[in-house]
Amino acid sequence: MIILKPKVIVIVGPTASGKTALSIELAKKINGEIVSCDSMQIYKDMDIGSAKPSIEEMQGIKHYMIDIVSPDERFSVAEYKKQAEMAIEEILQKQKVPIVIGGTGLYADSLIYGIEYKEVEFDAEYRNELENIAKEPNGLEGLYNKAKKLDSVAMEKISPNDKKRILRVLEIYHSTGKTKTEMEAESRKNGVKYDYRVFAIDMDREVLYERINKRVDLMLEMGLVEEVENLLKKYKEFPTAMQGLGYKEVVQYLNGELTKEEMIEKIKQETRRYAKRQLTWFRKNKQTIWLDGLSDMQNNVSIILGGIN
RNA sequence: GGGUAGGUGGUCGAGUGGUUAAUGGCACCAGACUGUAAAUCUGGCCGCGAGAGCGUACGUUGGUUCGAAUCCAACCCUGCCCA
Repeated sequence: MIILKPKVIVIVGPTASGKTALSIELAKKINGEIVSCDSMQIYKDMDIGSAKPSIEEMQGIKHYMIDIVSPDERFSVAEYKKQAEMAIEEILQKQKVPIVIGGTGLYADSLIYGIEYKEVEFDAEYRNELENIAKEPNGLEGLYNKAKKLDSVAMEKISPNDKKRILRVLEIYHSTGKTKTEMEAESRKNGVKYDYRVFAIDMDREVLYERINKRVDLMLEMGLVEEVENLLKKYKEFPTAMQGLGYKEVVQYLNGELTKEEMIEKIKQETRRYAKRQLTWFRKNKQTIWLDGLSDMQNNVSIILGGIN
C-alpha cells in the first residue's frame, strides 16, 4: 500500500500581487491555516514596511511564521525551514490544510525541495576578518582564489564580484571542514516530506508596478517613518532585519542622506526591481501553476482547488 | 535687446574630424541564486536579422571635407548674467 504524503499548498508571488487576500479566501474555503514565507514578516515591530497582514485581514485564520523573531536577532533560511516545517506539522495534526504563502523564494524552496541545513556555527569574528580582507585592494580577488582552491565546483557558479557568496563558501569550510558542494549534496539526501503543490501569481507588469507605487505611498501614510524611528529607539542592532526594503531607505532619510521625495522614489523603484527578481525566481520551478493576479479571485481559488486534486 | 553656457540614445552624462552605434551611471528587460535573500551577483539594452550584415541616429537646415556628434553658417530652443 502506498502511503500518500500530505498535501501542502504553496502560493508565491511578487509583492503587491494580492497574495494575502487570496490565501485567506482559500483558507476559509478549505479549512486551511497559513504559514507565512516572508523574510521580513518574521520580525516583530516591522509591520507597515513588511506589509504584514492585519488582524482584520486575517479574518480569524491562524498565521504562523509571523512575528517570530526580534529585529535585533540574526535569522536565516535554516531557521525558517526548521520552524516552518514544525508549523506545517502542527496544522496537519489539526486535520487542516497548510497553506504556505509568501514572496521569499529562497525560503519557499527550502521547503519545496526539502533542503536540510546542517549545523553551521555563525562565526562573527571570522566573518569580520573576511569582510576586512575583502575591503583591501585585490582582497576580494584573493578570497575568490582561495575559495576556488577549496571548492572549484561551487565557484564555477560564483562571480569574482559576488562577495557574499565567496564569503559563504569560505565560512562553510571554516566552520565545518566541508566544502559547500559537499554540504549541498548532503542537504538533499532526505528527500521531500510533503506533497507540495506550488502556485504563483503573476500579473501585467505595468499594473503590478502601479500597485507597488500606490502601496509605498500608503505605507508612508500609515506611518512607515514613525515605525522605523521606533525600531531605532527600541533596538540597538539589526544583523539582518534592516535589509528590508523601505527600512533602509527610511534610515537614510532620517540620517539626512536622502530627501523625503528621494526616499519615496527609491523605495518604489527598489520594490519594483525586487518584484521582478521574485518573478524570475518563481519561473525556475517548472511544476508551478500560474495564476493571473488580475483575474477574479474566486476563479483563482478554483484553479488552486483543481490543482490540488 | 546685449552677453554667455549649452542642446547627444528612455534618462543623466562623456566624447570635440576617422578603430564611434557612440565610455559610464541610472531606468528597463532577461538570468543566476542552498544558512544576510526585501540580500547578492551576471548578461542584454537604436531598429531589422540566427548571422555576416543592412538601415537610421548626436536640436533643425545647409556647407567644408575622402570622412563630421565633433569644423563653418543660418535658424529654432533652454539655462545663467546684463539691460
